[in-house]
Amino acid sequence: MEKKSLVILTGPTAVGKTALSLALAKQIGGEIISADSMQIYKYMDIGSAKISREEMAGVPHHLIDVLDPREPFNVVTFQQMARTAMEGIYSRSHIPILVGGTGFYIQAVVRDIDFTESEDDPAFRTACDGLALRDGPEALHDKLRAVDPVSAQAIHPHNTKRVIRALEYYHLTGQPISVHNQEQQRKESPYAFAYFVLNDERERLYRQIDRRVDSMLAQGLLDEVRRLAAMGCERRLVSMQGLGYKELLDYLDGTISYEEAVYRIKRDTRHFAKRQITWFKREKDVIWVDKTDFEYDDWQMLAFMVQTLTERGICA
RNA sequence: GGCGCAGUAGCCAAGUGGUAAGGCAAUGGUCUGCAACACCAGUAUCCACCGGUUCAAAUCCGGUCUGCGCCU
Repeated sequence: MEKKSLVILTGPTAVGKTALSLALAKQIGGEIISADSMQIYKYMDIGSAKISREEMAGVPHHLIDVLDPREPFNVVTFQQMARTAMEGIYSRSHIPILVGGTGFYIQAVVRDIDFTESEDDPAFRTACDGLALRDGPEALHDKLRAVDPVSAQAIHPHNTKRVIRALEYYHLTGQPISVHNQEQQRKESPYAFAYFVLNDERERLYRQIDRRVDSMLAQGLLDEVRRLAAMGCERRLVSMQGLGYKELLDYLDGTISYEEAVYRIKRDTRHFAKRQITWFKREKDVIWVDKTDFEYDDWQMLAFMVQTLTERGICA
């Protein structure tokens, strides 16, 4: 069976993905699937830099504004929702364009990673957490070493979150997660894809981030957070771990000053952008689209992308 | 002009004779069910400058420059 087409447009936060994705979608008859862990949530518009209905300009968008902020969200649900959306798009003979900055989510669909064993066990996790708290993260790591030395080797003892997942996987399946991961790594992508990573000069990107945070604040991000808090959104929620939300929640709690909150949002967003770039550097088969190489002209970038897609037979 | 205090990495900062703590930033990296999460690794042959004392000085002495405060 012939591989289905898939276009990916990603890059660090604030680099300008949204604008370019619209032009690309119009050009190739595509529909956009958001690969963004925050834009999936309703009522989180300003802080997630969500595209508005008007801005969509008739281009179909999926996985935006579909969950309540109090609902959990993770790669697995993202993957399922993305698959469903893609089926619909293919049935309309359109091309899906994955747009967003969450590299892990993109990887999950491009490489079609199998997450199965979906029954999670909250009690087990709580027990692990308790152990880490009481006896230290090393103690938990020791438990992992006993059942899955390969994973123990790969995961730093302090990274309790990952240690717990590895432990949980073993607890649920009786198999080390390292074995499962290795199997997944061997898999070939079921798609004929083009993975574009939009990037810019570091300094320029950072300046853009600072500017965008200021503009979010000016647009009323604080009120948005107040409304969410009034709805009962607490820090522990996945949604409230988003940049801009957690800091402002701390400010509203009186934990930190407004000035400090703003400083942290900017700083942590820059850190985030850096991590995103590190992630994409590691991904295979990535096509870098450096804004400096295209004189910051969206049309030139667009032309380059369309040409690449036709060369690869991904679009006509 | 006089007196006093200060001058350590991009920033904050410890060290007051024995061969440069720490934090932040910057940089690089990890990531296969919370990923805008969680986590890791480096980063001053040198302590404003010049000279002196000493086996040994960022640390003591003298001078110069700069900043701050007080006095005239």
